[in-house]
Amino acid sequence: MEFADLIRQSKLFSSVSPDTIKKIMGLAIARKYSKNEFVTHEADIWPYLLWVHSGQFHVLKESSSGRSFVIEDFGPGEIFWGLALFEESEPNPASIRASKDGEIFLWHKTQIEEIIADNSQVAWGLFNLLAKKMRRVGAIVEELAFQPLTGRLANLLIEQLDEAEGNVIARDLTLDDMAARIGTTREMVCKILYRFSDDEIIDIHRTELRIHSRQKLNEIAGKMKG
Amino acid sequence: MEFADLIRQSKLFSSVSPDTIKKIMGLAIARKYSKNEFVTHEADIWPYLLWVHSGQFHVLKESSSGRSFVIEDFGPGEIFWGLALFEESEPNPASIRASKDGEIFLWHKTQIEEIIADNSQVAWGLFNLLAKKMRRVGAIVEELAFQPLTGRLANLLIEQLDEAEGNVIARDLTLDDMAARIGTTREMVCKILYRFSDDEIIDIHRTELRIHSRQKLNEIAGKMKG
DNA sequence: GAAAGTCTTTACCTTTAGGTAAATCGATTC
DNA sequence: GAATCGATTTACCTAAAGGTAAAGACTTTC
Repeated sequence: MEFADLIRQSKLFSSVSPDTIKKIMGLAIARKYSKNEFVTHEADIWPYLLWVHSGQFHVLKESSSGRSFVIEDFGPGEIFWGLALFEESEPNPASIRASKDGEIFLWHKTQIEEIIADNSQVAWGLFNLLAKKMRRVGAIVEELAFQPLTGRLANLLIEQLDEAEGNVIARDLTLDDMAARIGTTREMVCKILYRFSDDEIIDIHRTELRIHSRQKLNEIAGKMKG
Repeated sequence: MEFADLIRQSKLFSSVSPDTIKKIMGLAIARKYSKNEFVTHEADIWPYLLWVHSGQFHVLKESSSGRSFVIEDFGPGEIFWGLALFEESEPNPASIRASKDGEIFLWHKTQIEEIIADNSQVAWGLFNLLAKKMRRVGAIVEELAFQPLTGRLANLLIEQLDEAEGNVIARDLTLDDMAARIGTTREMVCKILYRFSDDEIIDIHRTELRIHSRQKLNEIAGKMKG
């Protein structure tokens, strides 16, 4: 069974006995989501552990004035959770939304707390995942607190470049998507991209962005010691 | 022994057996810090659990251009930790600094991981603390991403007011301190405070701030649904 | 292939935030 | 009480970010 293999391979459950794996699998709740459908909303109390089978999901905050801020992305094989898994009756600090059609498996707090308590390696795995999230969110705070918009956009382009091949970024994010990742509006993203283009740092095409000088992007992103 | 009582009373260790408490206490490393001294720096690998005996401490980020951003404050009886407690060889996402003279007790990862693994209630207590930090940092992201400076300052005043009695905030934070909590400069804080004063929301005195309209502060802080 | 819808781009203007520098004020030191 | 130091305040200027509106480009639908 494919799902069992994947769960067994996942870092979190790798130390768990086959019997327990079977038990865990039996308890999983499968859910399908279409693009832009919400898995859970910011104010919900949502004590679940989540494993992504397919698709792509966003963790995001939404402002009352309609802006959104994407904190992170996760996809197949990755694990996520509601903070209510660890606290009684506390609402989510952010929403989770499908950014592509996909399927996930869920476990409710009551179904897994015993497994976590009995398998200290699973607990340590969770500590590790929580620590990674903390690190991620800490990096976001640092960017928002210290970096001007131009630097944050440069950073985003560098990240995208690292995931791509060569010096070309496919434009699979809309300006709105980019804006939601750096905390601004599509218009600002557009203006700054063209400023980069004027400075011959990038070339803007309909379907891709070609990076001429990663070096200059790094400088703008303030990666240089100063 | 005073320390033992306090540890026993702390939420995290309340479920642990007296013998184990004794063992934990024996392993504690005591450290004294003077005001503004650093407990650990942002780039350190610091796998410790920390319990505050006295004084006050800040968690903060520093920018290369010399600005700082205070993420949170903690004091006597509170517990903190380095993320390296849960991850191998990862540097701190922030520094810890004494904001008043004080004393703390430390445990190194190697001294307590066994205790955590053997006492699932301790593990759940730590999950709970981690979740609370996550919530706190999430709230900061939300402020930085969506709220203009004026709203962030209004928020800070409201928080201070909640900790104070009556409608008066003692000025024990300098403008620099306030600036570091909302991610700006002392000059901006000063200007905005006087804007609030012009709008008759607050009265500025040398030693205190008197709040005339918490209601208006709430509106500025965007606490109204909109 | 026309129409509607979404995404991108640009122009123009306003507001917000920041930088610099100097004046002021109060507390501490000598 | 003069000198010094740190913190606060203000004036003046610049830069960054945002809002609105409209035009243009491309896709999808019918």
